[in-house]
Amino acid sequence: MALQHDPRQNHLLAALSRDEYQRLAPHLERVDLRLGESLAESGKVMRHVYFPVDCIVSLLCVMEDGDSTEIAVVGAEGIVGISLFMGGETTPSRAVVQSAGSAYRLKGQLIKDEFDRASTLQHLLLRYTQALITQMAQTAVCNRHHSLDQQLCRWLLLSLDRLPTNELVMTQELIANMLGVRREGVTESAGKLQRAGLISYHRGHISILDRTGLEARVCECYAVVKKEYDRLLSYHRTG
Amino acid sequence: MALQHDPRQNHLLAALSRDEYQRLAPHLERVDLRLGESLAESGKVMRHVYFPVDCIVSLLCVMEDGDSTEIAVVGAEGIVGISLFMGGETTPSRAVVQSAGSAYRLKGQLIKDEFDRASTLQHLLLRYTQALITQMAQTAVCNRHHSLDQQLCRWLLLSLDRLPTNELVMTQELIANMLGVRREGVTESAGKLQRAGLISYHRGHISILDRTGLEARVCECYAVVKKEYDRLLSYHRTG
DNA sequence: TCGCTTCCGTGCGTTAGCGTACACGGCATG
DNA sequence: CATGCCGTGTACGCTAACGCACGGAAGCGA
Repeated sequence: MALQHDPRQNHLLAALSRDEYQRLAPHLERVDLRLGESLAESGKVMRHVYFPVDCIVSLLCVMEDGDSTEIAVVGAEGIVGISLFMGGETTPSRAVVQSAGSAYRLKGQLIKDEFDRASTLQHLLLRYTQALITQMAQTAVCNRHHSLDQQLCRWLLLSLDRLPTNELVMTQELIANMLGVRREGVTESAGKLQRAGLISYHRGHISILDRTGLEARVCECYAVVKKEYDRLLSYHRTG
Repeated sequence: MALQHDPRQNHLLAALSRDEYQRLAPHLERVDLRLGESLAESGKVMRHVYFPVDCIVSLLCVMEDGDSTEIAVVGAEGIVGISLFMGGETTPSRAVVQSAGSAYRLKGQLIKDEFDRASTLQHLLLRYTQALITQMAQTAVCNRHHSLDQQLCRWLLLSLDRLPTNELVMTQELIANMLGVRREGVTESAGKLQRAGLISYHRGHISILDRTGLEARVCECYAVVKKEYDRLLSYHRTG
């Protein structure tokens, strides 16, 4: 059905008024994003912003030695490329597709123009950016204070919230890159979760069996972020 | 001399056009901020934004158990209270004075009004916010990957950049709270720096003796943040 | 001068996570 | 069917940082 390819599956686009949406709609270009694809490189000017509909994009900080850490994750609730409307044009971080799917993209100049009209979109984007800031801040805290077990639960839940299914295609190696830890560490923590019956996985496919169980093990960071997202992004579809 | 109390010691205010500055100037209220004073509490609506001139403000994430971690630091280059113009009104983090001094504050409604005029100030604030985001992201990475020794160097250098002198009034206990580590850990790391002749300290007073030496020991995170601040905030005084 | 608090030093056992190495089984590819 | 790679399991020593405990010394107030 047609709705499968509706840009308004993205929550930001869905919250626009009819007029504003109509202005943008002709310029929205659907793109299929493959796992591992890069949407933004450190220091490079992005040509588009991306509105995910059913994919997940990780924002990663990469260090000189190649090690990386995920600082935030973006799904249908958000947008990739905030530096375009924030005015900096580039960021020092990368944006990598963590879960394949599709998104709609818009040329950089168009989002800037719309943003500068001080439209509803501007307010939406700013509130979204503030939510993103909260996610980054909480990630910093979590990295400092919480165990790998807890961080894995947080990561699984954040991913799950942005996914239509209970299954994610993701090797332990990749999760380790996201969390900035060893692959073996993920194996151990994931093993605990599997033995506890909360998840099951096999060669790059993880199924969440007991979401409530994960929520019982996760640190407070997950709830803080979720609450703030709900608070800042609980707008109603207006158009 | 009068300049000592010039709001335009704050870089954001300094970058405004004459007109814009004149609009705000009558409403700028000078406040002296004491060490440890709180400018923002988690979840509470701020009544003012603050433009520091010679003080330093830490943005802290506080957890349920009371442990905290600094996620960013703000000096004369910035502003405290971005949630007011970003639209969220509140944040889950605290803002605490880390180094006493003065700031100018502006009622929340006034900054919102000026922001919504799509003025120069809007662009400045957005670029500043992006710089702040970079600092938070890099803090997350640093928490994950770098040693306490390196993080202490980073913290000292970030503070030093926002201070007129080479001396900071700060106990090791407080630094530990900022970094989210044990006090004893700070004692050890600071001891190394002192034995190496880079700093000297005594009962809550730290003097930086060899800034270059600190820069040689710090991790890349410091440079990444500094470079991004320079890039995003290198505007010229226009009015 | 006494006494108290604050700040810093140090030592010790514990632990989470690291680096490394290796083994095993699926799955794909030839 | 053989080969090879990829994803996962496991083990072992190592280190940074932790929690805790205590001691000393500097400063402050009475």
